[in-house]
Amino acid sequence: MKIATWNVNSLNVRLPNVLAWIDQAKPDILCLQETKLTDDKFPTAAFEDKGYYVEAHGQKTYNGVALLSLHPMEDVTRGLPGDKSDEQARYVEATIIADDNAVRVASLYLPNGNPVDTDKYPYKLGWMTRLEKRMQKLLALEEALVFAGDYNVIPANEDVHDPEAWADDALFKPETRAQFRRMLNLGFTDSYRACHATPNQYSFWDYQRGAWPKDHGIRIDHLLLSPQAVDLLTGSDIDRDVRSWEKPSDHVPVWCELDI
DNA sequence: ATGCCGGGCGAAGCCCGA
Repeated sequence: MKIATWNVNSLNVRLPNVLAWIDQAKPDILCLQETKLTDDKFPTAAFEDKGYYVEAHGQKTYNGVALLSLHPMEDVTRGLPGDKSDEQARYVEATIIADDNAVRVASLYLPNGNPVDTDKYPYKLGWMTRLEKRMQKLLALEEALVFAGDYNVIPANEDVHDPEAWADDALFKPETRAQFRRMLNLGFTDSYRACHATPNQYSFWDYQRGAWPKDHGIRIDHLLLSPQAVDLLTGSDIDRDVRSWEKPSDHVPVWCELDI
């Protein structure tokens, strides 16, 4: 079972690329972020035509996440639990039923948090604390779990082309990385790092300043696996070539393969 | 190291992302 995550930066604009990538990569499950669409505008039929079930959780203009799955989905949770006043559409979670196996998958779009001297940064840290609580709660079920998405977290120096330039950024500040490590320390594994020790492998390149041709990127899109999911992990990779396509997103798909 | 890009909204120029 191939599970992928991709921040598409507007599904309206990116739909042709997403459909082309699906044809090529054939993911069983695709977690999308930054769809920027309300659920009534979601291009459900385009994915159903390819055999996917769709669970979207969107809003107008900003954010928006979705789960596409070739297998049926159950028990859908929309919105990250823990703050009923939070109206930002950044989280959707469902159980995917594949034959005799089940895996619970979340598609998440963690807040950026910049500028750090505004309320955006405490919102990010608060959101991370809520995510950690959610992970802890699901971990107790001892099931295969995959939390996939745009974490807006650079885990380590080897995941950014110029660590010093990013030192005070919300994506790389020590507090941000410490909070990310707390999630890993619950018992979760970064699928890409479990499969590759190679430094300087990125999932995002800014549209500006020639970041892509210079390979000035950051690795911020991750799949975090519970121990039961890691036991099934057979591979993980970043489809970096997609960044060179016509009208690309600034993020590329990241995926892992589970022996299910 | 920000807003040089790219997208949304809406029909110009501002807001936002990372």
